[in-house]
Amino acid sequence: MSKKIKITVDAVVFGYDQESGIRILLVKRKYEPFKGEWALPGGFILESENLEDAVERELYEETGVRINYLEQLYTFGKVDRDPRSRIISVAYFGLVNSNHYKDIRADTDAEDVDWIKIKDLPSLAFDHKVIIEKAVDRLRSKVRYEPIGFELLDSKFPFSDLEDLYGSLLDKPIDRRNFKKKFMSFGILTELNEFAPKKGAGRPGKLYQFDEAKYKARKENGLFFEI
Amino acid sequence: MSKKIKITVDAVVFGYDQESGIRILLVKRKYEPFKGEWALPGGFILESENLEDAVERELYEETGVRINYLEQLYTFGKVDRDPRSRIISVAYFGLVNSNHYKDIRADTDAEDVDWIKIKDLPSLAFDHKVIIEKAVDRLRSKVRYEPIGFELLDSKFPFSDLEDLYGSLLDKPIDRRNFKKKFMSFGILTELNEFAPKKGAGRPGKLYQFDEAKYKARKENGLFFEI
DNA sequence: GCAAAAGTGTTGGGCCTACACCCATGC
DNA sequence: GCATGGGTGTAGGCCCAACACTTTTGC
Repeated sequence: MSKKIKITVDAVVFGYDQESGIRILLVKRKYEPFKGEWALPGGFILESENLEDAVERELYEETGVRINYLEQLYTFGKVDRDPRSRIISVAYFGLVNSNHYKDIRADTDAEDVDWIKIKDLPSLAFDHKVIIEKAVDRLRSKVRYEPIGFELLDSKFPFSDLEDLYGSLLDKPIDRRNFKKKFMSFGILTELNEFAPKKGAGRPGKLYQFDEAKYKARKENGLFFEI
Repeated sequence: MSKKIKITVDAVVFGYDQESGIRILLVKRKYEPFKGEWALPGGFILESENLEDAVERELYEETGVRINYLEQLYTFGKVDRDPRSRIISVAYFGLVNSNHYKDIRADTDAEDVDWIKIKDLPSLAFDHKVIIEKAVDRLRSKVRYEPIGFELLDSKFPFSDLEDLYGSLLDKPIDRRNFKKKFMSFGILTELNEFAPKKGAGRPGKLYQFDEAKYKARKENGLFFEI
């Protein structure tokens, strides 16, 4: 029987900004095991709590972040993945607009909290490196067949932000004309009559907005989103 | 803390044959709760047992089936999914050649075991209906971008078996010429100089074999399998 | 010889890729 | 006026979908 087996949840939360690219929200552990090492936010689930609620609670407790997109990633259950005892972790994968959490501060349970570039990960507690690798794979593939990238951007964004995001996610240069043609052909973006705030030189870009209602409607009718 | 939370594994095992199409391996429960109802094979995991080992063990104990393809599907953890207590289930998704288990017999833990057509599912214990729906979705989409269908067929098969399988999985008629052209273009099938045993009228078909080594090699070189 | 299943090529259209110049703004 | 970033169209090739007749076998 599974009496002594415990369950945790862990969250791989992605953020994005132009300068740093894709980053992950990590906490520095305050307690043993792996005290002082970076780890994914997460923790034990309560007996009367759904898995998603546990993730959202732990995430908020440890980092102050409220997530806008969350999906289950994978369950990690190797016998020896935690030195304390048999602990199985249900990992989740989340997206937030990291501009809302620029100056993130450690809460009581963690020694430190920060956004860390995925190109630049430190060594991590437990099997969290493996979890992150899986999450990155998932993000990279999912973003190609579902329009989830918007969760990482402001709700109104210039088209170039989307280009940059996809370029950095897919890790290869994008043909701006083809990309725009294709993306617009899905008919899920609304072109606004507003312009991006000017930052330095260059022509200001028009702002766009993701229209989720339209996306859902087209999906019903067999739209294939694919980049 | 998660002291009182228990963990089970469940297996959605798919089989296939020409007459019945896609079927799932189910057991009729011998004990409460849901005594006498059909359910997925599965059960509690042992403290020193990896998740996959638990699935394989439970599956063998309850049905005598040894799986050849197994992957994790999803973890179901709604607070009230089990009337006994808080039980979280890690569901797996498996494929076997059901010809090897034509006359399957109930073992000690189950009242009955059988292959049930997915078009014809009875009511099921727990949230197993939801689990199966998720597994079916996964099978249908996965078979389009990874060559896993062979696990359901004999190791040597006439091309028409593959056609029929894909037709039944994707639930739409297949253009035989285009399908064959495309599939052969991946270069992962070996054409043998043997012919299928004759069953009734009709010209006997050549036998083919999946060449996993070739598949892996081509995958390294960026082969995109996609049907 | 007829019914059943296997084997086999070509063509047209649509989509994707490749590619370069002009425009609006800040300094 | 120059540097920076935004906006935009076309042509060629490739891939995919559509489509039907012949061959081999059992009865």
